Amino acid sequence: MRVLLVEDTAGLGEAVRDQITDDGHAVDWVQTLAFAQASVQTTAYDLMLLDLMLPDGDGFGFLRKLRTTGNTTPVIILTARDQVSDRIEGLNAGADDYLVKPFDLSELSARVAAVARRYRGNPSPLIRVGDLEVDLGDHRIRRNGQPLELTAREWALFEGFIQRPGILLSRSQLEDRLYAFGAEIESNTIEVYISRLRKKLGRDAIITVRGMGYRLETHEQ
Amino acid sequence: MRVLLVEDTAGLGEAVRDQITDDGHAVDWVQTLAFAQASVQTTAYDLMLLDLMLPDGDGFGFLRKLRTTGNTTPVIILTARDQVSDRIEGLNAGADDYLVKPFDLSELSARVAAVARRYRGNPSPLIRVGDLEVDLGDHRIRRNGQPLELTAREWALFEGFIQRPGILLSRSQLEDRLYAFGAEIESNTIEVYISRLRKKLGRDAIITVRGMGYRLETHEQ
DNA sequence: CAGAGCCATTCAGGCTGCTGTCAGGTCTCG
DNA sequence: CGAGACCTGACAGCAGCCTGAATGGCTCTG
Repeated sequence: MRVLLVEDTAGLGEAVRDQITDDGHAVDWVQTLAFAQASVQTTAYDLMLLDLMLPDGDGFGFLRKLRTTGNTTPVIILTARDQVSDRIEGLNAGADDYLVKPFDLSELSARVAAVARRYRGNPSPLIRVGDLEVDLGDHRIRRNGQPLELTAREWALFEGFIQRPGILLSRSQLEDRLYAFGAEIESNTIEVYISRLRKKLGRDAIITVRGMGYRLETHEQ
Repeated sequence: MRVLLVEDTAGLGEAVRDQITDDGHAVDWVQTLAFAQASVQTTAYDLMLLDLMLPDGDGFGFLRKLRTTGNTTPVIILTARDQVSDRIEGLNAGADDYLVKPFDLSELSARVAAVARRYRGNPSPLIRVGDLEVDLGDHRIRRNGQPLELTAREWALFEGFIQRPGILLSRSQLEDRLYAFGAEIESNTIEVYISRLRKKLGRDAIITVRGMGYRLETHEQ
C-alpha cells in the first residue's frame, strides 16, 4: 500500500514513517500542504495521514478541497487537538479516522490496517488470476486452494502485479513499490524477490520481459 | 510514455534523457522554449520536464500559457531555484511537481514513475494499425489476435512508428530512439532492426522510403 | 541473555538470448 | 548496366537475468 504522510514535526514524522514502512507499506513523507498538494496530483495513494497544524495552512481546508475534487483516498487525521468539535469537523471534512497525539505507534498500525481493510473491502475482495486466488484486504493468497504465506516485501511486490493483472511493471516501478521516493537501491533485490515469488506462486507465474520489466501471467491471451 | 524534456544544460539534459530512456519511456529533448512550443503543438506528450531558466525566456510564462490553452499534460519543474516562493509560483502556474537541482536521478525516476502510474491507471488505449493491435502501456502487440514478442530495442523502434502512425522517420531519428543523443553509430543497425521487425510484424508492415527513411504501413487511403 | 529462527539484502557464478557487426546478396534508379 | 541503397542470415560477445548461499539485523522464546 502507498501512504502519504503529511507531518511537519521531524521526530514524529520519522517515527510514523518507520512504523508504516515496517508494516510493509511505501511511505512518502512531506512537510507542507503545498507538497502534499503536489503529491496527490501526481500519485494515487491508498491512504493519507494528515497533520492538522502545518506551516502553510490548516489540514481541514486541504481535506475539504481534496474531497470536492473527487479524491476518495482514505484519510487518517493526526493531531494534538482533542476537542470533540475538532473531531466532528474532521469527520465532516471527509476524514476516515482520527488519532490524537500523543498516540501509540501500534495503535496507528491498527488503524492503518483497518482503513486498508475497509478500503480494499469495497471493490471485489477476491481476485482470481490463473490458479491464484487473492484477497487484497487480508493479504491472503491461495494457489489451487492451498494458502500461501508471503512476507511483507514479497506482498508489496505482488500487490503491484495483482492490482492490474497483465500490466508490465518496470524495474524502477517495482523499486518504487518497495521503497519510498528517492531511496537508493543498488543491488539486484528486485530480482531476488521475483525469484522468491516464483518459488511460491509457481515457476511461470511471472514473466520476464527482458530489458523492460516483469509481467504477471494471466493466462488470458 | 512519451516525455518532453526542456533543458538547456547539455550535461544534465543528457543524464536526464538517458535515465528516463532507461526507465522505458520515449524522450524528446529540446533546449529552448521556442522548440518546446513547436513540440507541444505537434505531439501529444504524457509528461513534460521543464527547466525554468532557459535562453529564450522563463519557464513559468510558458507553463501558464500552456495551461490557458487547455493543455493538461503533467509537468515536473526542474530548477536550481529553491525559494519557497518559486515553488508556490510553480505550483500556481500549473506544475504537478517540483525537483530542485541538484537532484538524484533515482528520485527523478520515482517522480516520473508516479506520473506513469497515473497515466497507466487510465485504461491504456488500444491502437489498431492494419492487422496489428498495440497496447502502448503494457508493451503488448497482437497480430490477428496472436501475441508478438518484441525485444527492448525492437519495441523502442516500433514505438516511434506507432505513436504517430503513418509518419516518416528518418534513419537518424530512429538512431536517436535507440541510442543516447550524440552516440555514434557506424553500421547498418537500423536496417537490421527494421528487418527483424518485418519478420515479426509482417513483411509489408514497414515501408522503405528510399533515401528518406521508413514509414509504418497504415492501410489508410 | 543466549540461542533459534526469520527476513531483507548482498554477492558471485552461471546461463540465456539480445545486440551490433559483417558479408554477401537483392533491389532501385539514373 | 553500374552504383549506391537496402536487406538479411550468421555469429561472437556480453548485458541482463536467475538463484543458491552468506551475512547481519531483528524478534521471539525459554
